[in-house]
Amino acid sequence: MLQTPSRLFPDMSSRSVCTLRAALRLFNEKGYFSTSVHEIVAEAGVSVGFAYHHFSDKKGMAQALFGHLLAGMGDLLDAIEHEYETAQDRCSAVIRMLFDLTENEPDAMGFIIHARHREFLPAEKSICSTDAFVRMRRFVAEGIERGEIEPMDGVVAGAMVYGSAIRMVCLRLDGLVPEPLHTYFDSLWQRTWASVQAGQSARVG
Amino acid sequence: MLQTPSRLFPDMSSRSVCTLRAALRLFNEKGYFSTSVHEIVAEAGVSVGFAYHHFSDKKGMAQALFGHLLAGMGDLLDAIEHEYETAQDRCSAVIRMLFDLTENEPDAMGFIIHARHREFLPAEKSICSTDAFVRMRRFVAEGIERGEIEPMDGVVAGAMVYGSAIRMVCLRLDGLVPEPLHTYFDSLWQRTWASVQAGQSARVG
DNA sequence: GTCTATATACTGATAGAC
DNA sequence: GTCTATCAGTATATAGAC
Repeated sequence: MLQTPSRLFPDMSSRSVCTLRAALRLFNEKGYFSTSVHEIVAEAGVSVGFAYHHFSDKKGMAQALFGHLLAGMGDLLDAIEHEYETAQDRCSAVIRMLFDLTENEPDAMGFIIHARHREFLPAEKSICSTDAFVRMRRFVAEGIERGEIEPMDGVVAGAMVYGSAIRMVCLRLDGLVPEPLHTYFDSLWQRTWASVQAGQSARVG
Repeated sequence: MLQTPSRLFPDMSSRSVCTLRAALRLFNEKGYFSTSVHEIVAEAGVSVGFAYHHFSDKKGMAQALFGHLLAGMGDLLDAIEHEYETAQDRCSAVIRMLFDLTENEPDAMGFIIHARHREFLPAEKSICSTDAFVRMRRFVAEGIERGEIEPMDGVVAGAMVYGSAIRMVCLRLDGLVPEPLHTYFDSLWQRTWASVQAGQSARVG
């Protein structure tokens, strides 16, 4: 029950939020199926009855968590869309946001990025089809429309812009990256943007 | 029991190989925990007794599968290392190999790429620490040493070279990429290589 | 609304015949 | 070596008291 508030879980006085956060930590540490509801309620400091009164079932907890985290990402994307105009600024802000989240809320990032939700939330769409990820790709598509980014297939453009950053996130979550991600941001983003920017293509043979 | 042979499972006359392949398909479709051994043996056309005689337990099946697939990737990397000399050729061959595997053995690729092995194989190292992935990154590191690739942090270099390709693989496995991956290879690799190649950096502002 | 104690269902693993 | 039938452990979900 002793949990500190954070950007994604500001209201830690609510016991259902505590329950969700306990579930998040345990899901990330041991996985959804290896975590029993008894462990979740023990870590959250609530009773089984409380949990089942507030959530339909264990799957319902995962669903609530999934929705909560994606809504949080949606808010962050709103802020980015509002603050920046160009694809270059927006995409780089998205990557900084992902890096920031990875450092400050690794459990949340882990749950979003590599939980195989289809295993326990078969009804849910794949994470990549999610509103948040679609919006991230739209930033890229708009960059192509406006001539900021070289014309190319949308799928390739999305992978070029976000692929290496997402790779860094995964490696960092797996403990294979020694320094905080922002250490690598400049080097990564400069090369990434140069590789898609209109009029800069260094065509080779 | 009616399964066709493939590059990774050439000997489909062996019933243990059939069992592994049935497990692979089901693990990929529904996840490790949502798949019971009864389902596996039913799909493979063998009995429970057979399975437990040949594998220590359910976890043992997953371990055998993991080892089998990684050994297969190791062989493919051997071939690449033997056939090509430069980092450029080797890395591009690796990506073509990943694309090829994704198209021809999507279950195997899915199991390798996004199964959270730590959930059911806690002893196993994370997929990214695996020999195969370490060798992939070594191709990049050697490219830096030889001056083929611009000097930069090894982690960044690895993410730049393989990140967008792995992203395409994930999106393709999730059904979000309409065409076979080789369709996108040229466009992707040309930009990717240009973004790390020594002496080609289009430094911006 | 919240709790404890309980039941039901399932699944991984084994025992023992052949 | 291979099979079938069975066991034992566990975890989700509920029932009913407060």
